[in-house]
Amino acid sequence: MKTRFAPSPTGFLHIGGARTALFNWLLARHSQGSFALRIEDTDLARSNASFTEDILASMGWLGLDHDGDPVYQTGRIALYKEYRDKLLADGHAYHCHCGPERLEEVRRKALATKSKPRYDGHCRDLGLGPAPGSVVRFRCPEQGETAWMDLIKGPISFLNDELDDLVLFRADGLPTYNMAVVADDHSMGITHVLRGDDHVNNTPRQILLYEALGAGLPAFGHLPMILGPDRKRLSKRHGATSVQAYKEMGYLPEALVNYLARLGWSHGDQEIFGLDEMVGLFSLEQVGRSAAIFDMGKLNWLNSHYLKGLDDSELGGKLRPFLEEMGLDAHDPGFLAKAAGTVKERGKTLREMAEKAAFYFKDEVPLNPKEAAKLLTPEGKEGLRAFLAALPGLDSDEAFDKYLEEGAKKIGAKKGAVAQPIRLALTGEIASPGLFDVIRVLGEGKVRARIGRALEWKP
RNA sequence: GUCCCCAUCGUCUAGUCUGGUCCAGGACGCCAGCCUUUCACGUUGGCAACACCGGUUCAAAUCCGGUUGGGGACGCCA
Repeated sequence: MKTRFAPSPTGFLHIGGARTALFNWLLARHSQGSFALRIEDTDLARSNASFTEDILASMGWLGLDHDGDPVYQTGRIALYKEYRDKLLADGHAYHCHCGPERLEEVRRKALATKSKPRYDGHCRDLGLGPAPGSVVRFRCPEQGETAWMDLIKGPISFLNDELDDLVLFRADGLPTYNMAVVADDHSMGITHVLRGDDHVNNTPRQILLYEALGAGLPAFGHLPMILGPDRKRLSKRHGATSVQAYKEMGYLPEALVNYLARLGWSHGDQEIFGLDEMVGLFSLEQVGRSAAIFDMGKLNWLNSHYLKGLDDSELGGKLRPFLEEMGLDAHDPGFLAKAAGTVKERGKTLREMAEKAAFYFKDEVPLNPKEAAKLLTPEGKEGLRAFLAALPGLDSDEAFDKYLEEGAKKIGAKKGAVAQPIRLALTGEIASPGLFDVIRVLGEGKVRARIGRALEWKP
């Protein structure tokens, strides 16, 4: 079994493309076959090498390795010409001299009569030769139907007269999508073509091309689309869609891959899958047929699940770039790990955790003025001084809790009344990781310094 | 408009092929309780779906037909 992922470098690798890549990869790895990467860069105007780099980097980040070097279509033009010439020689293709104006005219007329716009076959039997500005078209059968057993949707069929004489080679001498795909999939020995739903109506055209070429057919499967919350095809206006954007927001590749796999594929009630486990379990039979809406909430849940599985130093290392991006000094791995441990269960993404851990790394934490006004009253400051005095004895969670309890009893209030001024002084806010953890991570020196600054605070 | 595809809780889905074990299961989210020094985590419980109409059958979420709804494609883009 040989599969491939064939993105065009006209944009970043997006969520939909990543899922197509994942399923192709899974199918190949499950069957111990191979998985090829092909860059479809025949659209010279829109293709860009930086997008190719993004695609490669994103695939690597997700852990989807391909076999062999990536194949670039622009390096295979001679091959496509061979296929074209064979089609021409066998009478399955012809030269067409129709210009854009005439084509536009034909399209307008079709729309006017409420039928499907398609080429009218004007040059089909004119026996024209190549000429500047001319294209090569496929001679599509006018009768019969083209059908296949779709790997995921079951039987699909099209009447041939719905299809028109598609352009195989453009006026610029480069192949169009369908020509290049067929030539590549055939010459590369691809056995299973898994692609997005949006390609279903290319499939009958490609099958007809294979047949005209006298070539054997690969199996075709079409994955349902991924939609935005408005049920429209996922796009930029739904927010982040590129894989890199998710990386930058602080998602773990294992979370994204797990989420993408569950979007359309299932294995009973199981929700958590590692890449290796998926390889063993993957089956096209369990791939759904209907479109799915991308749900950030569930991705968040999976991300925090994987985040919780990281040990402190691992998490610290992943947090570091996010902290540094905020201009903080996070070079000390030991401190980083301790700080990371306290925010592990307090964020859905690395970015969110870094924000919650930022106070550890600041030389001076800005005190939330509104809360300071409420908490750093004369009584509050008295509590801080008492805390400072008791600090040397607070060497365990139990001791600290006992301190809070007794302090609360003394002033006839709840433990929070004692804890919150301390929290504000140490973290700048009234929500933070566990207070004793904060004290432990910060160490006595920093604790004293921060309490000292809070004591100097004035409204 | 034409063609193609799809249809189970708000969302992802199990169950559909091989009708009965499903007055439909799990997960996310949501709501309530518990835990608690804050925020979270955790935990317990709860709300919530077979699009509609007809047919086949002793029996239909499961099979068939239609309707409605949704998506996709109609490029010398891929």
